[in-house]
Amino acid sequence: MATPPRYRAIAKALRDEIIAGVLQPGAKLPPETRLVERFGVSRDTIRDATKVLIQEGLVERSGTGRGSGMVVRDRLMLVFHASYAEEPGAPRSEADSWATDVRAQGLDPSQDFTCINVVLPDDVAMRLGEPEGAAGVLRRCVRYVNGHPSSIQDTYYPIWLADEVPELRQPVDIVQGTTALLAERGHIQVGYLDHTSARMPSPDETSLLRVGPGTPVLLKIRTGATRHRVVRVTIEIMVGDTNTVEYEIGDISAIRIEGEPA
Amino acid sequence: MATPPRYRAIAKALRDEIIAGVLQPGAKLPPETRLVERFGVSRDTIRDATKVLIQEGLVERSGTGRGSGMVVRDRLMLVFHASYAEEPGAPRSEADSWATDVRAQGLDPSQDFTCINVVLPDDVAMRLGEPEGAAGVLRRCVRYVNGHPSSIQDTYYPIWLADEVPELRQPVDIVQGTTALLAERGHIQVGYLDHTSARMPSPDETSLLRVGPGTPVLLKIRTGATRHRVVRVTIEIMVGDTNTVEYEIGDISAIRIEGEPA
DNA sequence: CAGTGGTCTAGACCACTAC
DNA sequence: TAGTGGTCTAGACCACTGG
Repeated sequence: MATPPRYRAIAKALRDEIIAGVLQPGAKLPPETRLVERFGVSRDTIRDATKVLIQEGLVERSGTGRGSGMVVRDRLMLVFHASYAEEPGAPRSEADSWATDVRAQGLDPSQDFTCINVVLPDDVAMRLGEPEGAAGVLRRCVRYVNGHPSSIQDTYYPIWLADEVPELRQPVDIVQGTTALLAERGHIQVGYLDHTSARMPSPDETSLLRVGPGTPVLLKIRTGATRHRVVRVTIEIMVGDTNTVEYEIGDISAIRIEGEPA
Repeated sequence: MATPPRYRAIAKALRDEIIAGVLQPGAKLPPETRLVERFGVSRDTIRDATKVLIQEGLVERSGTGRGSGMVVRDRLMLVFHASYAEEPGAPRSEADSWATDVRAQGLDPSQDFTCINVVLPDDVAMRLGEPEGAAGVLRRCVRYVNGHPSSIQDTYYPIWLADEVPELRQPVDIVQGTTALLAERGHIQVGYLDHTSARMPSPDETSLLRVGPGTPVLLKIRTGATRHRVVRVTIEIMVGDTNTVEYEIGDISAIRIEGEPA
């Protein structure tokens, strides 16, 4: 067993205190100067150690100036129900479904809509079956939980669909939901293909979602199709460690659904 | 616009080169000493800048000693089909399904099985409907792609099921698949509940999956039930930015399935 | 051996903000 | 104004490994 570098040993000591509950979620870590005394190393070494914990998502820096410090993170998990949010004939829009999910978990949802004309990104164009460089409409919905950004949802529609259903260009929530609106106009989505992955946020996403280092994003790309063709692609970017996507497959009547996953 | 700190400006300059394609995936970044000259800052500042890129998952340190360096990451995405991998009556086991998926993407799959008796983790016990502290059996499958660890799959069975189906304790692949085996013994799984989220890896996971900083893990927790009760919980931990989980919902016959998601 | 990154120090100056 | 973290420096020594 090689002796680990001091900063790793210090990170481990602090991590163990957090895991053991000596430092509870929300608790403040001692200031850097105190840790310098305690471990007998330079401040930079302490900072290297705390960076490890921040990168692991265990700790975050809170505030600035006097009274600021490092606190143990307290992560609340939000469950999003992916498999029935948009069932054809669902009694509510996807946005309503989300808001209902959030309220059911005792939190306060809100959202902002914007809408612009865009050139479709290549991967989106591919999924939509449109040529590269084709135009389209992007509806962006930024969702907040308790006033804090929680996810970005970008839905791309092909230009022919936006021409046919001009309401898609309105930068407001569509009351009955876009899925229901499209269904009314004869474009009934009957199938979805979802792709989920995770990565670190880009600088843009970092500022939009206001996440710090050590927080990955969870990506969900949904391709929605009618019986005849693909009509939209939705790219949802969530704060990865506070959002859970749930899928139900088959008959789950024997499974007690819990409010506390992951 | 406040002027950003130098290390961020340098990170941006290098990031822009990567995005613009000046530095292609697989290309080596200049050594730190060269970057010190180029940007006219101290080595620590260069290191702060490169740490940002590493944390973003754009760059990784490769090797050690002479000839080592920092290279632009080349991420290949692996698609895992979650919604039909275990369909009742599927012609192949889940492990085979995975291996087939990997081979179909031109890569070389392999896996290791281990099996131990455990005390069920609290969250697993809850999902299984067992009391806290109950015993169970853990089957762990570590999966490799081209010899590199790609995912850890931990499946927990309640003790009563392992007693009834003792093959579950064998630390080898079960030819027909555990799902098929259980079905043969009268425990036909008819429903699954999946929870997906992302977080940074723990130190254990970092060494098991051999991932560096800047790589999140993608978590998929599957609860499987027969018509009458929950029979297993599978926690799958994947390298987040090289794995995609795919779900098919409804009729997707109009969607051209691509081999290139995310 | 020469060049790479890995770790560590001791000090400096800054911006911010609760007290 | 005092205490917090944020940035930056100039130098040091180390382990590792390709040539």
